[in-house]
Amino acid sequence: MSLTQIQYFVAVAEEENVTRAARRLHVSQPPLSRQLLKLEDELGAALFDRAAAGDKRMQLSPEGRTFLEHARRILAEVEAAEQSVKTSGGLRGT
Amino acid sequence: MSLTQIQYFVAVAEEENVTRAARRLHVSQPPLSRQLLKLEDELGAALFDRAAAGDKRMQLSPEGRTFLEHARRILAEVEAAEQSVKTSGGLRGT
DNA sequence: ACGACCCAGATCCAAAGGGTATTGGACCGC
DNA sequence: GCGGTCCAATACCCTTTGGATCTGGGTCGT
Repeated sequence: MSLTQIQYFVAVAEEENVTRAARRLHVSQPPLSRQLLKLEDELGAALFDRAAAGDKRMQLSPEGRTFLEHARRILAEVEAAEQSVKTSGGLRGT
Repeated sequence: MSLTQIQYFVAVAEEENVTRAARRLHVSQPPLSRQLLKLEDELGAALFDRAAAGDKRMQLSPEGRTFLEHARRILAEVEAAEQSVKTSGGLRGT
């Protein structure tokens, strides 16, 4: 699992559409699709409900919904970590 | 910034020694050293106090100490995310 | 002075990650 | 039923990243 995968996942979860999420992330659709599958594989669970025939939306599965909450927390924490260092360290140098 | 870098950083911070941390992580010392430098570069701050001439320990800088707390939270959250999915999804398969 | 220890740099190679092109399935208008 | 459209997944290639080995510079203990 990587931070990139987590970001990708969140974007797709929010857009409910891989292609749109890809645009938002400035990557192309296939890599995004692949990372999603890889993440699901690593976790051993389907994060999306693709089988929803007739509906094109990438809807979150129950596991997906659970994971989404954690994913957001992780990304928030990462950002906090960056900020904390940049704030404390950024004051001194030129 | 990647989860790997964060793990590496935590290990080195705990061991106060790159070589030992490398052994613990089952990687060799140079890659570990590089990732550390890269992380510091990305964050724009020194996480360790290498300048402490005469002292071989990789001691955390003030920024390093701050970052360490966040780093641990991130890793914990990642593990929680994995567990949550595996627990809920792991019941069905084989 | 020599050996032990430690971090960082250089170099090489394998693996990962992204891009384009394409396929396959589902829906829609005709 | 047949093309057109939309979407995700696959195939294939290529660049980039990340790890391993080897080397160098520096400090300490003997």
